[in-house]
Amino acid sequence: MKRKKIAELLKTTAPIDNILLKGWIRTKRDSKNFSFIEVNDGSCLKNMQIVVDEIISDYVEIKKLTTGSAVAVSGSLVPSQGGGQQWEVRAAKIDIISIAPETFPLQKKRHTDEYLRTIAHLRPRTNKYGAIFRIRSELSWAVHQFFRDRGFRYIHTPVITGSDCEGAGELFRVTTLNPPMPMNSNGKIDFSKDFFGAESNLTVSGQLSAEMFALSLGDVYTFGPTFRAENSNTSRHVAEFWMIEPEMAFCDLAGNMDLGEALIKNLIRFAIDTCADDLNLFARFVDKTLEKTLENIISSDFFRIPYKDAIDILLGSKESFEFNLSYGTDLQSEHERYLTEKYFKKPIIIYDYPKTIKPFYMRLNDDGETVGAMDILVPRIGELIGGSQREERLDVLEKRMVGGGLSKESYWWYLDSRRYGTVPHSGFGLGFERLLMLITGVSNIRDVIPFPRTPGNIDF
RNA sequence: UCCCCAGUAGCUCAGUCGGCAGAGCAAGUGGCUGUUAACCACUGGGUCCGCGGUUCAAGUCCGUGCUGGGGAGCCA
Repeated sequence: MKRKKIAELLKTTAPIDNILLKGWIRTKRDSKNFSFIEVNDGSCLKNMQIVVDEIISDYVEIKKLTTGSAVAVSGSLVPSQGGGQQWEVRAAKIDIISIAPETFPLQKKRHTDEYLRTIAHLRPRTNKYGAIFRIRSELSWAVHQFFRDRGFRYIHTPVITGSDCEGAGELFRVTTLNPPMPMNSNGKIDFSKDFFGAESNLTVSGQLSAEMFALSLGDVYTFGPTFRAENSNTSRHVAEFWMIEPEMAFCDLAGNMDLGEALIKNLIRFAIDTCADDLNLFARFVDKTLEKTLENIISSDFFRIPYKDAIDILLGSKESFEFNLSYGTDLQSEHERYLTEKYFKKPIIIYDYPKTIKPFYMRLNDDGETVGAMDILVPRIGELIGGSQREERLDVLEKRMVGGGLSKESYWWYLDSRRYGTVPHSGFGLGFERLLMLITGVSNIRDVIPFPRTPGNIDF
């Protein structure tokens, strides 16, 4: 008999004889002559209630089953006589696949997220984490669907990159050298002896590679792991995370904003439509305002405001901020929160930042002072998207690089794209985990990624 | 990396002024004919985070280290 998944069985409209299901026991309630066993197989949030009568063979053994044990149940799917569920399985036979000893750390009660993080290998067996990772899977698929529907090509940019990246944070070095390290005459490590013959690192962004493909295939995107060796200890940072980076040829900053806003709204809509059961768990137990928050985001136009005007609002507000700000400084968390949570009460897009606080590749505006950058900020999370129109003019780009202390030689291939058939183009990066936090209301990024990597923590 | 808070049973926590180590849940045993985090009864369960100090006496006070959480910076 072919195994059926619980998600499939629960969709039925009529009883079914002779079904087989397999899963893990979440809880068991015994009476004298029969037992109720709740089985979950991971296919959906809901358990299947199994009714086991004492006349079944091996009932003595079945009574010993514990939370966490694995079973194969054959029987018939019938309307439930109890109130909590529509269907239940009347067991004809239960095969015990394995028994979890009483040391099984998950109990049939609520655990804290902090405790579950210490057993990250078992937490997907809980309702909440099962739901998170089903939603994560569905949304990953929706990302590809969104871009494919719009004619974007999916590019696999390298995970290992050459040394001189765009200076976005600390890098994880990739090496096959072992101590004692070979040294050159300057007393530095001699990377010419290393695997690639040069210093190499894990990528902090696929952007520069993606630009090359945007200037070939038109509209492209990457969606892959990204690594930052920053010693960040916050609920919004991990050392390994997944980033979505579209890059579009013949696209200006306004088009870039349009795509970012559409992507966020589309993915939220998708989650609401496709993951209703799982999402409902978060609306009930994690964030009571979740439904309203998500509806507000998809129904409102993101407010677009130049950096200068945002500063004016902050300077003119009666709010007392811990950090002073002025034209030319970057916004602090408290400023972002004030704007999105108190002033506008919806997502905003801040654009045209001073060139002094943004990287070399962002396009210089006609005022000579600002660049065509745009950040999409959302309530509670802060920066969800950071992007820009890219500098397509070779001479301007070279000047910006030199000004930023970067060597033109190591970016020869990047500059080539501006030498041969250069065109205006734009793109952005969206932190996938931060999007998941927004959609589920989960407040710690470590709880929306299977095995989080943070400073001092590489378990699992 | 900086600031703040916490660490007591398997889990979540209480522990008063420094004076016998506690509860709920879980687990184990028994009971119960439709349960819903089932229920009822009984039983077992402790390196009070580690190290050092003060004291007749430290879970409690002091110092220090470790771990976790919240916030900040950096950013997605």
